[in-house]
Amino acid sequence: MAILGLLNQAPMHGYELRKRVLVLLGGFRALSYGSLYPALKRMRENGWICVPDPADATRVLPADAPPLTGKRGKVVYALTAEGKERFQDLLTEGGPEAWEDERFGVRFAFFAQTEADVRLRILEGRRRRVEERRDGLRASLGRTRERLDRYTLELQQHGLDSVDREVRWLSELIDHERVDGTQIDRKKNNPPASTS
Amino acid sequence: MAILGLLNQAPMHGYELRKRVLVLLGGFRALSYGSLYPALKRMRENGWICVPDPADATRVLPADAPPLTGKRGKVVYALTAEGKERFQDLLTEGGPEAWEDERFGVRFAFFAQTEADVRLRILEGRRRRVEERRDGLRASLGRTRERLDRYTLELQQHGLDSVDREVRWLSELIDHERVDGTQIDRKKNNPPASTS
DNA sequence: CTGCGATATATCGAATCGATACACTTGCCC
DNA sequence: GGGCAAGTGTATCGATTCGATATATCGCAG
Repeated sequence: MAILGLLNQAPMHGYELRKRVLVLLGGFRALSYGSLYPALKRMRENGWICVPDPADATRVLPADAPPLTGKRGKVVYALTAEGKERFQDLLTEGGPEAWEDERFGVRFAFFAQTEADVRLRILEGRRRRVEERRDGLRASLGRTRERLDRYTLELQQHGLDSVDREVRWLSELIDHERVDGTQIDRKKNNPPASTS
Repeated sequence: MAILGLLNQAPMHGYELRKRVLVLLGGFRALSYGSLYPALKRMRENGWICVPDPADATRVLPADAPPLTGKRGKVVYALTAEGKERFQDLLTEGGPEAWEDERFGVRFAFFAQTEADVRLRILEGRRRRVEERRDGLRASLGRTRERLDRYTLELQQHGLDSVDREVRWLSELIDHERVDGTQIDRKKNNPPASTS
């Protein structure tokens, strides 16, 4: 999704893609080369991205031709129509996949292009998820507090504080979403969201 | 290291090992089965761990014998002398490997068994590392602040706050280490650690 | 004009993940 | 006393990812 989203903004090289993913996620995990290039290859085979011919921009290079080791070879990738479509689909998804740890960060980074109701759904799902973890952690810590040494305790307390902070952060975001959205659906039916 | 450290406390099954690693790290990443069992196999081949014969505890089962699919098969793993040695070596390590993201958590979880000077070295290394990230993030955020949409900004700010919090946490721990350690090496030579 | 650091593509082997298969145990309801 | 769901437990498969590395070009400082 990160690759699709970045290429949706502008075509670019693999190398720059890598750098941008890094800053996009705020300096946490960066796509290794061993993931990046195979991923680009796969996406090209899937028809989501293509490599425009630098000599003739109306044509694209065939997916099987260039191993291009030897001479000079910069490869600019661009989104195809299918790729844009795929990205739009991802932006519309509001299910559990969107709020799990691995995906939420990237998903959130493209929130500006996501519909307000989907944003709210994802934020609430994410908060529920993190609250679960917080409660589990709290319970486990309460149970074992006296058996743990100073450092294990400190580590778990720090972890608990972190998830707690994330819950508060998400709550602020949700509040913000709600007041921004209120103007539109004013006092319309607001069933307390059966939490299913 | 997590496996060695847990088996150092008591022999146990792979399944329980998995659960304990999960709580050890405070509910973040849990060893998948696809990592766990191959890892145990490797460690057994390396001679770090063994499987005591349940019938005769003085003997251990050979490393190649039991695929044991079919009947009943619980496999209890225990540390060998080499395994204990290996774990002690890891506890002594105070280099950069000990303070990188992936390892620091586990490393810290076993701090109670680590020497005071090694603890301090690791904490300071870790703090330096996290400060670098914080400064990089801050700089990048300052440079691009006005170009970012509300959500990307929010994400990066939250990330920055998180690393900032970690720096403060580490600083508190370091202060604590210093006052606890002072009694022992009183006013001995304290060269300012050439930062190399 | 040399050497160094950034840009850039690519691959290799090993480790990891996520899903799943299989089998036994325990508790609990009807 | 039967059934069956949830938990315990070992194990592997294919796909993905990582970390290290090879190779080559570009820009520019000394």
